[in-house]
Amino acid sequence: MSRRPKTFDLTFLLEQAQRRVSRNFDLALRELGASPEQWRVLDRLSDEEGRPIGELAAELCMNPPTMTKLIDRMVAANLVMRIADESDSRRVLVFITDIGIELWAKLTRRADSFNEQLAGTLSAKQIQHLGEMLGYLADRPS
Amino acid sequence: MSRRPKTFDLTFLLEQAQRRVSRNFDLALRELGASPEQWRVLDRLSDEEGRPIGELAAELCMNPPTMTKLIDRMVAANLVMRIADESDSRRVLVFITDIGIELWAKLTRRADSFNEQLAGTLSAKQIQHLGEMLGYLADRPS
DNA sequence: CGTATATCAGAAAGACTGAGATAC
DNA sequence: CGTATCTCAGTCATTCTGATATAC
Repeated sequence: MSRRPKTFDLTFLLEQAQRRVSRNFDLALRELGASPEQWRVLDRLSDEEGRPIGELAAELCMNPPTMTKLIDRMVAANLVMRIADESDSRRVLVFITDIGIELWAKLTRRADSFNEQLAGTLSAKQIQHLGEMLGYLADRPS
Repeated sequence: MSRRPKTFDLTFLLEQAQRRVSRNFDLALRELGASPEQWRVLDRLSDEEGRPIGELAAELCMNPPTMTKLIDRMVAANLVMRIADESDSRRVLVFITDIGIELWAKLTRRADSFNEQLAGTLSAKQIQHLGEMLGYLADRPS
């Protein structure tokens, strides 16, 4: 009847919060035609400099093959393009296109307003602490 | 060259923390033969009472068809079983099996130790605040 | 030669939609 | 009849592993 007295289940809280938040975030961005992952990539490329696949993968915590597939779809949608790195031909640099820039601007406005709404009634100090602790969890080697 | 001055990107922090934590959590549980989702289901059924699919789906924030498939695999692995609800034949109650109980016990020990290690050097008060804020974010309607 | 980078091939779990079956 | 519960069918994006091609 009663649940076991359990260790504080931080993993579950994190999963649930992310699941519920991202469900709505997905919807907000999907209306504009992109997934959260695509927006993350566009955001990193928005300074119009090229970046290698591996770097993008590491930043977004994906394996290279996963990033390759994501970039495949974004190339097909004309959001980014691949250009071989002249200084190291093993590398392929990914650049944002004009269409990608346009979409990125729209997505960013939507994402910003989502974040503002999400932070909602949390105080600035709470948000700062939350950010610090999430960053701490993300950086744990474990 | 410089990144845009952006709204505090809580969504991104949440995604990244969850991504990096869950990657390791996956590995920890996968060694024992279950996914995090399977453990969540087993944990909810561990009092050996039956629960309808819809309730499990709502608690874990999944659509019913997704939960049906998850339960399918768990039935195939003899971890749970389906029994029609006598009082409402639309419902199918899911019960944990003896094998499920055994696996749940192992998974729980592993998950608990993972959570303890994850909490790491955070103070009890920090963990409490983190839990409260994550719960708050999860409960936002938005 | 060994390492690094990206891609390919394939398998699996997950997520979503829309439609259907059954029971209230 | 309308609603609720679950399942089915099908599609798609994501993830992982292991192998391959190419370049350093």
